[in-house]
Amino acid sequence: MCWFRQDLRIKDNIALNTAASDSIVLPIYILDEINPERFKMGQASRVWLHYSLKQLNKELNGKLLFFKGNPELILAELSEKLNISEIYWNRCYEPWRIKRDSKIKEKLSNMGIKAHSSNGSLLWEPWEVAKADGTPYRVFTPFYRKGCLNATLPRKPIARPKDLNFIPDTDLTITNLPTYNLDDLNLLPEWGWDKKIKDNWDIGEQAAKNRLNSFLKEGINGYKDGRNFPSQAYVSRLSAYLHWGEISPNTIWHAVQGSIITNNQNHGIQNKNIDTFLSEIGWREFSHSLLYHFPDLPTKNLQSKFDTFPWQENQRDLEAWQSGSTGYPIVDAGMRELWQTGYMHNRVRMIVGSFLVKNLMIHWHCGESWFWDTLVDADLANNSASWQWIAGCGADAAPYFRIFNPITQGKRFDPNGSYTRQYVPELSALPDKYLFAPWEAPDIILEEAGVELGKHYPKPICDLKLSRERALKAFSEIKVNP
DNA sequence: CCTGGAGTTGTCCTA
DNA sequence: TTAGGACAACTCCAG
Repeated sequence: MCWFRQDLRIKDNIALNTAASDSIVLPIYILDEINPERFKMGQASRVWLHYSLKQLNKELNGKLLFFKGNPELILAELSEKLNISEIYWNRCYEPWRIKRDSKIKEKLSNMGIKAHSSNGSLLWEPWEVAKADGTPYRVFTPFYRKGCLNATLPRKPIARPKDLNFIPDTDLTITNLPTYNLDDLNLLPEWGWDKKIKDNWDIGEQAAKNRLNSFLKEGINGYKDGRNFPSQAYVSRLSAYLHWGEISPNTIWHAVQGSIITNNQNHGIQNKNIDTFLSEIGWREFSHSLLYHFPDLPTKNLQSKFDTFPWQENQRDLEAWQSGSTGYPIVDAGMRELWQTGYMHNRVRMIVGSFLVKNLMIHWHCGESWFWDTLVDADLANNSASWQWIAGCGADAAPYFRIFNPITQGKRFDPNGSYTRQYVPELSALPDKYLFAPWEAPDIILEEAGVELGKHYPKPICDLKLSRERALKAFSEIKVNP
């Protein structure tokens, strides 16, 4: 039996490969809505998962079996009734899954069934990367350079199984388990808002491969600088595929390494692009390592002095942020991109994150849970580590005095305003000069652009200078009184 | 064991 | 107009 989880692919899938080389395979997926507790899948994730499973099932000739419930019971029942002696899966690293899976392993072992788990989603196992004294790294650069790059090279991807033969005609009626088809899992929402996500993304293993190929052709050449400009296509957009395991980090790593140029006059620049991109994959590893070693990362400040930080509870401000109506165009553009596509460009994630946590002084938990629900790449490790980073309470975090100015950031990183105008079309006729601070535009300019502030587009929700000073003051106080 | 430099992503003020 | 320094505190690590 091969239990698919967050490895929804055929290629470079260690569990599937080992299972297939040993025997005929029964591929299954279990929707577990019992064990995650506080971190049940978000809505956008469910949509992505639905289509990803659909593609995977196609690749498996429609042989994928779907179940819903507690995996411990389902796996035990299946193995017993179908006479299965070996179960294969690739590891997941969220604390609740580690807990669940080791319990499952123990139970299966008591039943005389062998469970084989492999690493299918990280380049380095979190427990293998440690400082000389055995404790985990808390700073990215030494983690990545010394702990990862200097330790071992990432495993090379393996080909799809040569022979993939399935257990024929599985008769599930001899089990006590209700059977489902994909639609019965009810991953899609009641009304059709998921169409936006479907229209914006090709989902599945082949789509992941295509995305990587076009990134290698177009994005990586110019990644280092281009990655900062949300209107340009330099970022890889591989995050969701990686999260669901439609592509492995090993495949990406070696494909990117393989594109290193040695005999071109631009090779210096190009190799910087490659290093910068690979270090982003390194950040993914760092986040997973942090979550592994600090399982409270999603809920507790890594730096406990932040426990007394005076976060503001303000539902109105939070809703303005969520709905993209803060009155700061670059912030609103980002939040609307997220709502419309299930994705937000990395540069803009930092801007909206800083705005929520520092200008509005709203708890990073609120940002974290909104992203968790709306991002197609929602990932517990990346999401919590990154929110803690922007809030300043995390590992190797942004210094407290680093407060992004949404006007400056807009002008610098969306200089011709095309990103902002795409998602905030009511401001599209406003000249560049005022696009990021429409309230500064003279009345005549606003009128010509057809904008009445407070009617077509909100007035700014807070004062940048005052809110900045308020945040700096709050941060300086927790510094003195830890 | 101690010391000192360096560390993803910024902004603001002053000279 | 622009460059440089200030804005903490702490971890990591080379020497």
